[in-house]
Amino acid sequence: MINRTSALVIDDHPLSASGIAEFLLSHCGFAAARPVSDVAEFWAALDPVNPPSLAVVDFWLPDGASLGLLAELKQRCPTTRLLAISADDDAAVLDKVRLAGADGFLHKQESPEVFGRAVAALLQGDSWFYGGVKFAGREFPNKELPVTAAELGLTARQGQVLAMMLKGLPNKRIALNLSLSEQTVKEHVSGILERLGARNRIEVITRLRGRRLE
Amino acid sequence: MINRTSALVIDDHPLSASGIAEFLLSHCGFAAARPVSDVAEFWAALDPVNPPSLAVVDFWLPDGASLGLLAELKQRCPTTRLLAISADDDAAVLDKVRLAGADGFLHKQESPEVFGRAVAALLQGDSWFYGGVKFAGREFPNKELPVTAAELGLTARQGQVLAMMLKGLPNKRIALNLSLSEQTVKEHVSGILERLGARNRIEVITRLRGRRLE
DNA sequence: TCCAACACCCTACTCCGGTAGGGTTCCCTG
DNA sequence: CAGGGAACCCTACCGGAGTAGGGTGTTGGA
Repeated sequence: MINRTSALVIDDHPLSASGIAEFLLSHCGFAAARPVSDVAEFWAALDPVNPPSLAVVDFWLPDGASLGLLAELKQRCPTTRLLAISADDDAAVLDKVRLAGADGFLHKQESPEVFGRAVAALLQGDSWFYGGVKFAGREFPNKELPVTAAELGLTARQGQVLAMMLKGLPNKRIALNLSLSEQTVKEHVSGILERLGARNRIEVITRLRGRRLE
Repeated sequence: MINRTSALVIDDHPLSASGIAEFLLSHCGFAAARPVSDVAEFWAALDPVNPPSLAVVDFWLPDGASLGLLAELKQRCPTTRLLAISADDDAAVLDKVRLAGADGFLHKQESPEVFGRAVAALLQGDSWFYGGVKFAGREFPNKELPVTAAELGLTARQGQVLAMMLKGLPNKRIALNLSLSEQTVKEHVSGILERLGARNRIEVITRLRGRRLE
């Protein structure tokens, strides 16, 4: 016999977990919603005889534990619906959680209304993933830290070249894109390297990893 | 006259925001805590005549609005204490929010106890940042998506080489690190490129951006 | 007016990245 | 035992990356 009205919420941000649990209680008709913030606590809170009807799992648990947790939970409690959530905007996350056995996935920044609809869908036996077009067409905010050319002490032109360098374009294509000679691009690249104290473009790319230009 | 017991919480994850607001009410002695999820709503909720004693600001607001918000809020309500929070683990975030005028910064995955202490410190006029050693010594979970060599169809050796490639090391240093000839490293690099369908190491680096090996 | 900074172009050179085509050893599996 | 694959090494070669050292034209400030 399945307990249709209990839920487990795991998120390493305790406040986030309790916020979600609170929402399940107040807006989704759950009789019980237990927030936990680490994997050990999760398994301790899980009653295999009377499994929860829903588990909400944050993707970004320490050590990437979420995928293993999803897979194991799917085996141990096949009747429990699994909703993965993430603050992230990488499409690869969606594939990963789906493969790991999640029944649904959504972003934390979704409105409570969407969250509620996803939960309802899962409880009805449906799955909830962003479909192909919908997912591709969705505009995800770019979470890379923005940096301006001026901030790096670069000229505007050098900034344009740097942006293409960071995309991995070779000098020849940068030259074509900017309608320059390859040699002029090299000049700008040399200027950038000197300014940033890097030995080659690869150092620039690895050093500015996680940053976005302009 | 400052209202010492009201707070504003802005986070683009509504459930997260209300979770934090709830916590401020139940555990930090606040009489009012308003959760909002976008910038417009934030300014609408702000009463300049009777400013809140605390504002909790998520760093990852859409369009990087948080820094501007912090700076403007600091000007408009200099008595309001500003606590920036982030799910991120980049040290650059800390510098940015401090420069923007935040009085404190902490990670969302902190326990409620730490969160409460930070709030108390801010209300007393102290600031709350991870200090130099404490910050450097702190172990931040790496949030890059882990990928195994096997997952990419690579041999163990190729995996080791790839890991160093992603750090930006040239072939010569990879050879030294692994006690190999530079030529053997090139063999492995060629194998990796073929396997991943890349033309050169730069394509590999840019393509695997945001991933971590093993 | 002169000079500095920027953007643009050139030739010529060195060094590193990557490929091609040879080879040896070890280990595992049919 | 034969075969294949992985790891290791070599020489030789090509092309891109980056430097050195020349040059032109424009702009804007001392």
